[in-house]
Amino acid sequence: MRRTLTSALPQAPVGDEVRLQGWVHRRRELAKITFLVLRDRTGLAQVVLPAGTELPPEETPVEVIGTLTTNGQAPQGVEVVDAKVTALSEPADTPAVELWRPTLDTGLPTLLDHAATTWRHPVQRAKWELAAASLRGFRETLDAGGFTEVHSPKLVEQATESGANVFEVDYFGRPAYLAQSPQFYKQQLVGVFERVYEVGPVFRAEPHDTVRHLAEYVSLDAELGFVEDHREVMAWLRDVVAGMITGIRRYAASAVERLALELPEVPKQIPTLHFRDALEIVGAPADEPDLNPAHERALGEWGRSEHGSDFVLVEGYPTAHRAFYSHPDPADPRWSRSFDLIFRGVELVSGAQRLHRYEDYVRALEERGYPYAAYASYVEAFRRGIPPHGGFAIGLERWVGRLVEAQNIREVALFPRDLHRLAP
RNA sequence: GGCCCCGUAGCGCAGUUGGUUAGCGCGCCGCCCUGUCACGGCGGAGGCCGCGGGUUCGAGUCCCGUCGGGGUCGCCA
Repeated sequence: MRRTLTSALPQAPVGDEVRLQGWVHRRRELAKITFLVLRDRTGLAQVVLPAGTELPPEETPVEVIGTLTTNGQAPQGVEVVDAKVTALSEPADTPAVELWRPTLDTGLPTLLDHAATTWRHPVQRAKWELAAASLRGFRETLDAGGFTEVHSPKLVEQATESGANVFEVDYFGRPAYLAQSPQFYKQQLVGVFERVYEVGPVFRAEPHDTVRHLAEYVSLDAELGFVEDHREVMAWLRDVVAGMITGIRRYAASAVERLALELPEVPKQIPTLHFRDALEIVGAPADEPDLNPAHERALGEWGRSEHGSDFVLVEGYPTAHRAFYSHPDPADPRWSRSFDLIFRGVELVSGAQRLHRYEDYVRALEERGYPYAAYASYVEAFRRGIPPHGGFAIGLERWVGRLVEAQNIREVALFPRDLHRLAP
């Protein structure tokens, strides 16, 4: 007999026998009647049983076979009666938190310590459903744009940008590092596929104990060749973010509803500021090398109030303070053809047009005092014909974190890794 | 890592200027309750007050140290 999902019950033929599978969400035992609320991946269903029916405890996986009926007193108008409940595992231990409550009133440490259970809460689970739907939207947008999905190594010989913030591992007796970015590989693969993207973990050993940093997070990377300038990359970024929202609307409508979310609109043209003007707007000194979190929050408010946008693009960061592969502005090389996307006051994306000429790389490494030998295999790829190109990287957990306006990024990471947490 | 705040039952919290048997709500267990839907009622179990030291006749409360957690700043996605 075929399984029926709880979400399909209201449309199923009344009077038919149905077979449900899920978890015991809640038991309610009254004098003359017992209710079982069953939870599966799509929702909840009410099962009606005679008083005194022994039911396994909450969170035990069960199978229910019974008859579908309509009843005005049932939560969705339908319920399952004359039911037989079979436990599919041994009785579950009492969870640390009360999962059947409409909202989970639990501190972050408890939430994280019991992640495998707390994610079962429908509202909690909705957050990752947003992430999954965003990933589909990301992939669909880039697939339609002729991009090829790639996967680059996570065990690497050389740290990408600097040696300080990488995790060192033992690689058959010699030192290796966990990749902090697929940057070098996606650029080299532009030479193969023209347009590539990657979804994968990146690792940062920086001791950044903040609400928006993780030691491991999911990076959504894209890189494309034959671009005129960084503006062309920014246009792609705009479409990708819009595609992620579309993905959420299309594939996670129920999660949006459970979270009572207001999804942001992505303007056709995201408000864009040059770095110099951004400094002026936030009242920072003109020689400030970068935007700090308070500046980003201020720019977020500026976007909202001046343009009604949750998104603000800042371009033209000082070349000296961006990664060495960033392309300088040919008109004034003090500024770079780089950009950040600020979403609701937090930096969500970094991107740029990259250098693509071998000689430019040699000079950039020299200027910064980086040893050529350490970057040789990457830099020499540029002697074999890499077109003008650029790309960007989106932090998945930051994206979801701002979407649901989480206080702490750890609330939206399935099993967050930070300075202190390596388990669960 | 610097600075600020917090560690009391499974979860969320209260605990007065230090005062003797450490409370509340929910959960859990038992009994009861004619359809619940965050069901309701009665009863019960459950705490070395994070850990170590100190001050004191007396410490959950004050002091020092330590471990854990939260926030913030630097930096990043």
